[in-house]
Amino acid sequence: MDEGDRFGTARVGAKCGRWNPTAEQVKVLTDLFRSGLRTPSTDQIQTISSHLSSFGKIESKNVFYWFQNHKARERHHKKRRRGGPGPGAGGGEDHLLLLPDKRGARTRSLPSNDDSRKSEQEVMWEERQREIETLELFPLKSYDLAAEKWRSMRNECKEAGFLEAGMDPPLDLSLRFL
Amino acid sequence: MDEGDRFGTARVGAKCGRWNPTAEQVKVLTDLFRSGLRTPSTDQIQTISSHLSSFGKIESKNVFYWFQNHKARERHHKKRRRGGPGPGAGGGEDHLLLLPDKRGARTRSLPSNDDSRKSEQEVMWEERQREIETLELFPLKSYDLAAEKWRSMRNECKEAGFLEAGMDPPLDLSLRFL
DNA sequence: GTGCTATGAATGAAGG
DNA sequence: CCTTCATTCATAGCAC
Repeated sequence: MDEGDRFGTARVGAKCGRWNPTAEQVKVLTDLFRSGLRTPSTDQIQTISSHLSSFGKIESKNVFYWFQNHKARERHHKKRRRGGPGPGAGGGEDHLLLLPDKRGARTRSLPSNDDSRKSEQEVMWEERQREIETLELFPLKSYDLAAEKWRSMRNECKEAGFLEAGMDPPLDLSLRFL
Repeated sequence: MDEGDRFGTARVGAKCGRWNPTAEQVKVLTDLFRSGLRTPSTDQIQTISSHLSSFGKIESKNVFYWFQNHKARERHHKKRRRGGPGPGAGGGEDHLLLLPDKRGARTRSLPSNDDSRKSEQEVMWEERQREIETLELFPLKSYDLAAEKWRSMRNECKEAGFLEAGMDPPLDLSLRFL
């Protein structure tokens, strides 16, 4: 049951426990990211996950984490544009900037990666992509009352010094058991 | 090689700035959560925080955020579970995480379970934990008050449908102080 | 075998 | 409450 060899992506060590995205999955995700999609909503995550499942095992949370991480690292790397890790001395080999598929590039040469023609799923996906990109996000989050109630509670915490204060004034009540 | 974070209470990594709950703290909080506590009141937070301070450094806001995050994530995990239809790759076992504490019980797969980070202090806590768990979580003076509040709180939870049957194991800490 | 890098996963903290 | 950011842990993969 080699479910992962269909793409030559090598889910070599993808035993269980950690999602190992295939090259196709990474490509699509990266493409979406470059298209401007940074924080997909739950609905979008579902759609993306469903489509990517055609390329291999994947869960919604994987998509969620991928975007979270990618966005965070991208920003972090941009901020790190100077200084660097230091060991760059000698080798002119610097890491990557922007958002090249780090994983794909690192995966050797990908012997079978050179699909001149995209898979059917992939083509289908691109179409979907358009829709997703075009899709507008509707907050329509009107918790109204719930928010109000929460506000008051939160306010209590603030007044009590739980938040913002940094340190809670009423430290310990000598209630130590034992 | 910072083997010597002999601070005891906090585990590695918790340099500063961010609260790093100990295994015992997480245990208590998790138990409280499982017992039905969802959104503790201000005084509840204070009490819990005070008691948990015996295990290490902690602030009220930490407790506050912990419950908020835990609840939200619990919900999201359930929501996100519909990612992959389950390729049933060989075993077809889904790694559902629900509430996997990363701190103590993190040793899920750990081939060698090589817990070099486990200090002697931690072992001591585990023993203490027993006693503490047996004790009630609230001060004796608050018997009636805490009980009343908790009861009403639990009732709200039930109405909200959070105490869904089959979801939370039968654990009732409220009986500890009743 | 050891070390580093990239990255998936988790969670504390905060904003709205 | 819901969403998002920031920091950290743990692991896969490759280089030395």
